[in-house]
Amino acid sequence: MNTTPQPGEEVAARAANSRLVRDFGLLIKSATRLEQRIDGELRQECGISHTMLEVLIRLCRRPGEEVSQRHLADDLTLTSSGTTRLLDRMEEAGLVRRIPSPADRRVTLVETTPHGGEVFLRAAAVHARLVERYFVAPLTTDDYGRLTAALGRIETALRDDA
Amino acid sequence: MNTTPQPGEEVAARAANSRLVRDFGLLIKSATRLEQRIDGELRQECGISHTMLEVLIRLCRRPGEEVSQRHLADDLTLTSSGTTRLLDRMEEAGLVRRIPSPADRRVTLVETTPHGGEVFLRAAAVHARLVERYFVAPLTTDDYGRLTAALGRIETALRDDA
DNA sequence: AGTCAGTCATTGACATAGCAATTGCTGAGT
DNA sequence: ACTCAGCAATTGCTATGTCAATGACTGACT
Repeated sequence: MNTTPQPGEEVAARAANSRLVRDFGLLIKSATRLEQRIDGELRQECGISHTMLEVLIRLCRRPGEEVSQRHLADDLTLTSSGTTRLLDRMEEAGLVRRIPSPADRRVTLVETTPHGGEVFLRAAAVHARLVERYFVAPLTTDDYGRLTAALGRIETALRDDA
Repeated sequence: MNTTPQPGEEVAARAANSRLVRDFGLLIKSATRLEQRIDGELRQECGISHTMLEVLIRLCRRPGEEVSQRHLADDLTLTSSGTTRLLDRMEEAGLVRRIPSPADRRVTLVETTPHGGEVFLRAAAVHARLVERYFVAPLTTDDYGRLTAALGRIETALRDDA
């Protein structure tokens, strides 16, 4: 309880109150809360995590296309070890299957099981409902377009830099 | 490798290719990547996580104000157990101190140590530089304002509902 | 053909956070 | 004054993901 702040602390207080810092915090927080809400709902109603649904989305997007673990890892922004363990859980739950690639014996391809397909159908419906409710409904069409455009530009800046 | 998709899979493929789903994914992904970039940089240059910086920001925002663990938990969207352990680590690192509240013996107040204050100053500078670079620079002033307005509306929808 | 730098997947050790149960304490209703 | 519903913080157990090291394999360069 320092009732007479030191000089350094005033600088700190200014930085802490900066508009940019709070706006950035809002972005992170909104995304996190949306994520948590959707994850919780999916677990409750469909028994899978949001990450798992993302995997199923990739696998079902273009049926018949080969998808490797590496491909999934890049797409989900996970490390390859994280992907390994995620798929371990999904395989154990009977949602996906691992198939050694015939073309390259290092790579493992992933495909959905029939059960995975069923779960995906239900989960995709739940997901769509939630996205509609918390992501689309609160925004005007204009806001919506500009929001995604702005996010796209942030993504580009990140990618260009790395 | 199913080269002749079943009927259900076509429905799934449509859902997976939905515009909304992908736009939503972009929001989550942008936020996550920004978060990871900032977290990594802070760890490297200042030895603290982004979450820890968020704690320090709360503690330094209005010096002299009492901040309880519960208050921090709500603010950071953490559970109280998560907050306990986060503060364990921060206390061990000498960044903060726990003080039993004189007014209510259930609550524990948290304040920064001098060392915590120093780290905060450096970390806040790094943070500001990164926020500027990846969050502000890629956007026009207009985009920036609309982005935060849109996010605010999403936050409101989430809060009203819960 | 033989080497070897680079890639994919896996594993072990660890970090972070959630949930449920527990303890200590408070304040409101009787 | 007494009880009791409820809150703050902590702890054990679990879930999820990272990093570093490893093994298996590939493809390009001598």
